[in-house]
Amino acid sequence: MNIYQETKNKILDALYQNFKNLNEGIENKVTCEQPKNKKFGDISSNVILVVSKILKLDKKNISKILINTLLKNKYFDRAEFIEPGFLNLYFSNEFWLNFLNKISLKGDKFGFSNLGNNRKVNIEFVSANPTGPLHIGHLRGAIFGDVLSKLLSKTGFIVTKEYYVNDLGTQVENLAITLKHHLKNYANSENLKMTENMYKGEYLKKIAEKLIKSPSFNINDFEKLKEYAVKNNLDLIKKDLSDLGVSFNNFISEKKIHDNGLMENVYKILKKNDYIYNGFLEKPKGKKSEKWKPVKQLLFKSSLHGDKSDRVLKKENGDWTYFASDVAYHYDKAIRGYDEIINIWGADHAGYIDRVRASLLALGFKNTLFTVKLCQIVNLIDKKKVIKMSKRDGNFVLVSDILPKIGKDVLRFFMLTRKNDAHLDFDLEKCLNETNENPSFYVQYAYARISSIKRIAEQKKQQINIKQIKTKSASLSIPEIDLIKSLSLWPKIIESSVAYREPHRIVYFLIELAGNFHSYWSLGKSDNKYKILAEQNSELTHVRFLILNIIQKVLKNGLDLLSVSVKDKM
RNA sequence: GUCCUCGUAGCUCAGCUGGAUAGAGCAUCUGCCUUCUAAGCAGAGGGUCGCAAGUUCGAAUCUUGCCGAGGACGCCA
Repeated sequence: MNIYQETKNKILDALYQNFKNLNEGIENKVTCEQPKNKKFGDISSNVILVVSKILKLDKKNISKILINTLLKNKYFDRAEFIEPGFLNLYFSNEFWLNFLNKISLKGDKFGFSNLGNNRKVNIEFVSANPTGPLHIGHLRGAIFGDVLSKLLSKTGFIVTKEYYVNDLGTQVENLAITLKHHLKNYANSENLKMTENMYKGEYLKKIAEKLIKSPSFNINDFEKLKEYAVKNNLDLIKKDLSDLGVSFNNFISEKKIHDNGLMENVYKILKKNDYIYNGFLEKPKGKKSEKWKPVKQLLFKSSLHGDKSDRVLKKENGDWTYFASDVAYHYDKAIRGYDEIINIWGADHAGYIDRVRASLLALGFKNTLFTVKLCQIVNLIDKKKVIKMSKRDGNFVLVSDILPKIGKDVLRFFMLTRKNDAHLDFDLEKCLNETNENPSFYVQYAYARISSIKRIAEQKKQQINIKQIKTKSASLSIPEIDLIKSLSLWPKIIESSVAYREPHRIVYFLIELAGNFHSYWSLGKSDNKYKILAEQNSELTHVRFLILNIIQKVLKNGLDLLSVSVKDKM
């Protein structure tokens, strides 16, 4: 269905028919694109430039031979050679009508091909610490990961969505300490002050309140308190996720990974593969590190696989480091047999990529693709000022604060209007007050307008025949061809979104497609010739409905990928 | 100090991994609702793509060096 790829294949065929000694790399060098400027045809290729360079032949000769072969295909109306070596191709109306029939037959599958070939992908995202509800710092990764997962699973990948729960270590200790503090206050009707290491935030008071009512509760069972705190915070997070429309297949517990002895397994393998030694690290640069003193410690040779330095596996007190834990977790993922492991991290974890990749290589998973997508920070802007969030004061804007005000659709759409690794300014005012500025409405409006014209046609009892059309008799004018051309990009957009793991491309395409439709719609306002319901000409109406129907489907399928709803009336 | 990301219109950002005259929204200005939804459309102005070299038929895109913004460089998670 990708006419750009198909045309490229035709060009390559024509080359192989006519020329010899073309080297292997040619398939990667020849491009086939829809040119920005219409005067360069429907499809433009750099083929002549590429071939003339390889064969050292005259460009005009090559183009003559090539054009001669290509024009034997009835779908090409004409082909032109233009300096410095482009081949511009023009399709016939018959081609476009035929293409229209084909994509119409594809229905909802149009654009979605089996790119993944059943490759198994594990995609881990959010993984916010279970110390409180989600705040807007988690928002972007959550939505990005969810949409990327959906995109991959719709294109032939077998996707597992995973959340890693850090339910081990000092933060969980502190969580339980905080809980105990609240419990004591309740029991003694006191109001003791919190200490520095405790978690601020009212939600922990509520959790304590709930716990005190439960019959089996024992304030001195610290392990139980930890468990209880983690579980309840995780419930808060799960509620936020479900309100956002984000779901997971697995919640993997760090504690369980340790309890199951995976850490020891990993240690043995690394030791056996000679990646472990006791040694000293250099003093870290840049930061004030007065506390630093050289200590002999258990190190992993991550520098053998591209990391800048070796990394510590065990703390001075004998506990495994967070990194060691992560190695075990990635080992756990890898032995589950994924072809690819995707992690979605905040940009502040960029320095982490090399060491985790190194650990997978050291553990022997050379064929497991390891991909990290970084999400840059979201700046929350209110009244033209960036709102600073501070962990110490427990001063966070929560997902549950803004979601009811803005709505899931607008929020999800907006979070994907930026490339994942670019900063994103999230302006509350704009999302709240000037909702019509929001592009999600623009796309939904296009959908609603098409629904509207369908309703009217029904009322008028005009046949909305969206079946096949005869390619010989039907006519097309330029605005209609332009719409079909827009649609022809859809498979390409999905392919590149998948290839680069960049769902924002879908969003930009939808906005563009909606825009092209809106233009077309408005054409009929000023010129009766372009009224969609052409009363005198049922065949023309037929073609138009065929096009609009596909546009509507693509808009719906695109918004579906984002889990944004469509409306028949707005 | 080292490393990573970014720098495109007044503002917020795309730019199909090297293609032809660099695009969109917002803001400013001008038109368009007795006619299929004006949450819309058409048009105007607005640019040394941070700066400078290099690579080549061709650079916003690749390389190097500066300048500027953010982040990372712990036995924290």
